[in-house]
Amino acid sequence: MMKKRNKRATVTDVARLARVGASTVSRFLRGVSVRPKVAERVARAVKELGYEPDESARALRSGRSRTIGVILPKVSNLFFSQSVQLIEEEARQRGCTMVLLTHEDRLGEQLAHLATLRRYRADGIILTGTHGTTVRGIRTAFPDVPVVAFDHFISSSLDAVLLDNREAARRATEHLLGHGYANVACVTGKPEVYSFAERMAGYSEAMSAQGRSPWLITAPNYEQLRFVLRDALESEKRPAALLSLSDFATRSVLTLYKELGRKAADCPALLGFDDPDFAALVDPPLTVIRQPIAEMVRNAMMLLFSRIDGTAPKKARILSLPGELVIRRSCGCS
Amino acid sequence: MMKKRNKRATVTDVARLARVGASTVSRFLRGVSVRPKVAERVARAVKELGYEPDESARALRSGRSRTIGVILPKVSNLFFSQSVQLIEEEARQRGCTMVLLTHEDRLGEQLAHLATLRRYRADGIILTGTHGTTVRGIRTAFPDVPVVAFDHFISSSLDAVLLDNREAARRATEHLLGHGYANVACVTGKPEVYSFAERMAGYSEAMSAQGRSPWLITAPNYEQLRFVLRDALESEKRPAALLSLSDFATRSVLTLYKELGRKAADCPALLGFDDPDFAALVDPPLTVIRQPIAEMVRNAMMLLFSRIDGTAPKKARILSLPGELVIRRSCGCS
DNA sequence: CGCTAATTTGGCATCGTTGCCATTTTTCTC
DNA sequence: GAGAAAAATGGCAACGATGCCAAATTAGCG
Repeated sequence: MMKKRNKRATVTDVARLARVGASTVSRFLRGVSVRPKVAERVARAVKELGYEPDESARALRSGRSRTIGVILPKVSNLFFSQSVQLIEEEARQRGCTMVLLTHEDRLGEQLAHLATLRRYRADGIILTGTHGTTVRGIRTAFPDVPVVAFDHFISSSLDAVLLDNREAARRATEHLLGHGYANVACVTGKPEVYSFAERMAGYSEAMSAQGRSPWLITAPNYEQLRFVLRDALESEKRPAALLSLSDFATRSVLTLYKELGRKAADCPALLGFDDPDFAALVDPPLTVIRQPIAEMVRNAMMLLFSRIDGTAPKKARILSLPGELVIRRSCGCS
Repeated sequence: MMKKRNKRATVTDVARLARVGASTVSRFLRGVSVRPKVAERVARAVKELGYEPDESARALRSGRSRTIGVILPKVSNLFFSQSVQLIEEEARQRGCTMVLLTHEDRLGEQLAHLATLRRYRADGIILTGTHGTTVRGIRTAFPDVPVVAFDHFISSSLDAVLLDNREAARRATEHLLGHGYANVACVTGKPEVYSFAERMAGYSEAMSAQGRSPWLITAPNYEQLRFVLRDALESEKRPAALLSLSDFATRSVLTLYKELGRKAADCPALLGFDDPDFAALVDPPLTVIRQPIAEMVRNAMMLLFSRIDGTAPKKARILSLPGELVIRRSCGCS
């Protein structure tokens, strides 16, 4: 009987050619004990037929899809794109492929993505920048699927890896105050995002600790932020230094500096979160709090896969990693 | 008989509850003609049971996985990350999820990724920055799966969307020459990458057309590029202007400018490809060739899905889109 | 060498969905 | 309203791999 052309080989084909049972082929492929002689025959048959297992069938039968889902607001942002890159590499190393879903902070998409991953039977999920209220009930929606929150805190019953935002902001603020600036304002994006809220808290704490009152420059969107910011910079008692809580905010500030056309020396000192491309290239080079992305990803994947393997303790683990203060010159140093 | 707890509902469950056949449920879910009355019953049953189809089973049975694969060198680069973002959105809009695989220009990974996507029965593939020799034979490896090359040319028998690199480089070079610079050098990364080769060609053409001889500053890796570049900038007859062929090269140049500590005016004029974050923020702001990413992605997805639908002509279509010259000040303008 | 224990092996059913086909129901036409 | 054409429906098998179990093989040991 001829082998059909253009048709993919199946375990059965391999089994027939190797003169063994289909389940033996399956075991061989999964690395379960097979006698050397048989193994060799199967290996040869696999090669000869160019056999490749069908992941859909595997997933259907075994319940494991060898897929992990990553849900995040967007990838066009250095922090996220670097994270994604590392997550993908690590997932691959562990024999999984990565499905990427972005939601641009839209609530509806976030829920839809969770449903999608459920349909695909994802083995695990990395969740980033999701709306707290959306996924608070994630454990009921996903009773069995491991979930790790990344750069983000959802609930104390969920594994999470994040920057110690509060402490980092506190340290950054102290660093600025250490330069003796009269007043240090804080520029932030959406205050409802968990990380930003924490950073704001850290900033406020550091200010209060020195008897200063916090000055938050914030706005619900980009356009308005520019206005508010411009006002602040042009006011009489304008801040002597700025702490920017996101690379996005930092870019707004720098753009504004350009627009104002002031000499660098005339602009408030600046310290920002994240270490974007432009940080070292602008003038003066930017002092920043850098997130330990690689370490964060490594830890997140470790948490995730230990749950997938079932080797994780019941209790949720929450890892908070310290940020690194990268001193350049925009803060006033050197 | 009780519904088992913690067990996902299947079409059969839905069918039973709605008092219809399983295939009717299936048809309803796929939007195939179903009588309104029945449709309503099924819809209610679906909602009541919280039914969600199992994509593995679907893929196994139908041969379509509702998944597209994206293979690219890396995502931590604005051009790629923006592309990925747009691809993901569009894929989602068309009912597919995106599997992302990165290869860091490594040959072995590229082949492995193709195999992976074959195992997952991806419905289509977007291929970027792959090694030409690797995938030249892709049509034999993937006789049935639609593939679109993005930002990249593989063979004339494969759909592709890319920047008109040669023309863009020519125009950029002419723009610089128009400023009257004595000599314009070209800084590039790996010359074996297709886009870079094309850009180099465009640059050389424009130079030759004016009777100048091209000056290529290139090196196999980052470290060496810095050396070569430094030599060039410190030499007697150093270039009056630089054309940089990638944002990576541009960053190297700018970093070097910083290191040299020269006044901006003392550095060669600069025109770079891609429009990275820092372009507008550095001093002077960077004149660049911006790639029409959104349009490129839209076209690539159109090509891809027209093949998936089978509505595409046999002949491969190769789309070459014009770059946009974004004039700021680093080129010497205004 | 014979007997038991340990390890491999093959057969069969099954995961959840959809394609196909025969049957039933509806719609249309005169 | 009867008959024919069209549309909707239900049953069954199949996609390809794996879990389970019983049967067969091998190894171990006196």
